[in-house]
Amino acid sequence: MGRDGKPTRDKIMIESKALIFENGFSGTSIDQILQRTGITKGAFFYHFKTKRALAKALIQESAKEDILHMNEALEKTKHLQGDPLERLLQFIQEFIDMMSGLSEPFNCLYASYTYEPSQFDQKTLQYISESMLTWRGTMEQLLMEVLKEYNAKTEIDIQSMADHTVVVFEGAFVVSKALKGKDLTADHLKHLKNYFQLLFIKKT
Amino acid sequence: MGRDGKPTRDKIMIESKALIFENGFSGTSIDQILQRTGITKGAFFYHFKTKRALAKALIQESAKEDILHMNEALEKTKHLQGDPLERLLQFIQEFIDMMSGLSEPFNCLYASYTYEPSQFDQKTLQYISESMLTWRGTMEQLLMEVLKEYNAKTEIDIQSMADHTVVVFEGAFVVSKALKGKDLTADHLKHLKNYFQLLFIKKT
DNA sequence: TTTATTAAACCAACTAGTCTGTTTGAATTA
DNA sequence: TAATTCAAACAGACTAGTTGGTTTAATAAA
Repeated sequence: MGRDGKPTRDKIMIESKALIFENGFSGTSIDQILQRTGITKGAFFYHFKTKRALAKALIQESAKEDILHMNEALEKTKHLQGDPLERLLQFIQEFIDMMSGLSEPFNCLYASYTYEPSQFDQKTLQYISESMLTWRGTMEQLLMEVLKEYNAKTEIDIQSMADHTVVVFEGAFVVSKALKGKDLTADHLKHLKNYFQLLFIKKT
Repeated sequence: MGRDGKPTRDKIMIESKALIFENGFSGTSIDQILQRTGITKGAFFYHFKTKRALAKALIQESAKEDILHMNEALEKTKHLQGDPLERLLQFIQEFIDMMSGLSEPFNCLYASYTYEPSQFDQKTLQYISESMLTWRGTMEQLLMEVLKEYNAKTEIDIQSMADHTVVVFEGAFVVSKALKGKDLTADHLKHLKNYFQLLFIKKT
């Protein structure tokens, strides 16, 4: 057995993710990655067959972590199943806690890739849409549970309401980055939570 | 009077905007623009000194139109000043009407540029942040008027609530594009409108 | 006759990716 | 224990093509 390549591979992924956040994927050259990591071209192409393969590995990892976080929050709120609205609100609260206090805008590759789609394989882009659809499914379920015991004060479309969570996440990422301040995601998730809180009223 | 260059310049701007939406800015080459417009390199560099100058012109135009639309909606709802909440809701409704029925995702350059910031001059990026801050200012004013006659059911931060509108816009653009369906912005603006509607209650 | 446009050659810097070889270190053998 | 083996991990020069941008001279419209 030769030496351990994992630290190198990890370094490539961490630094290239940061570079993509600054320059976009097309705007990030392999030479830049080499400079930032201090490794050589041989090492890079040993770990990733092509630049696109790196892109795929990065988004795969991101999506995996994203859904993992989602499921963790889902698990953490399982004890609140008795009151489905309380559970929904606490589910959002988990992410408010997670995102609050971030000094820098959250590095979201979803939006980054989405705005230069031709640079990636279809499968790479699918990780993004699948991830969003998983969020949609989870939120739909949580909302359906709520609607068993609560009425909505306004007529709502469940799917669009489910998607609204991802919309708030992604929008907050974009605005945080554009304004170059700290991450605002927690603040905007609070508005989403408020919305849910105000919208539903217990059935009599 | 020499010959009129406006049609050429317009064609460059229209086609390059479409290309940036597909490939990102870095991913869009000048040769691609030439191919798509059918003009030559000489003509391109006659109108734009550099590729970055094109980027600047594009975002300048987008921002100008954006703020113009905002002010038009503001003007259209002036007759509702008597009831500031009614006005705020109608202000949002104007954009719901504007965005509903779009078959393709709305081509928003703000997010596109934001995710490869190193490719642009600071002034170019400033058009984006200034535009967002103009939105913030307008929304803050509308909300302040509302708070004179209404109480908020939940304690809210006006600035973050003002920003929330831009967040919903940008988030809806990202999700629409990522899911490759039709534009979902109108749907999500409806949620924003619902939120405002539910949040405020007339002072006694 | 000023302004806009074509056409094509040209450049230096940069691009992703390849190639050939060298180093590493745990397991195998002596 | 010390020498040997071997595949995984890495080094770095090299290539073929692309990039944004320039130049120049002829030409087409207002």
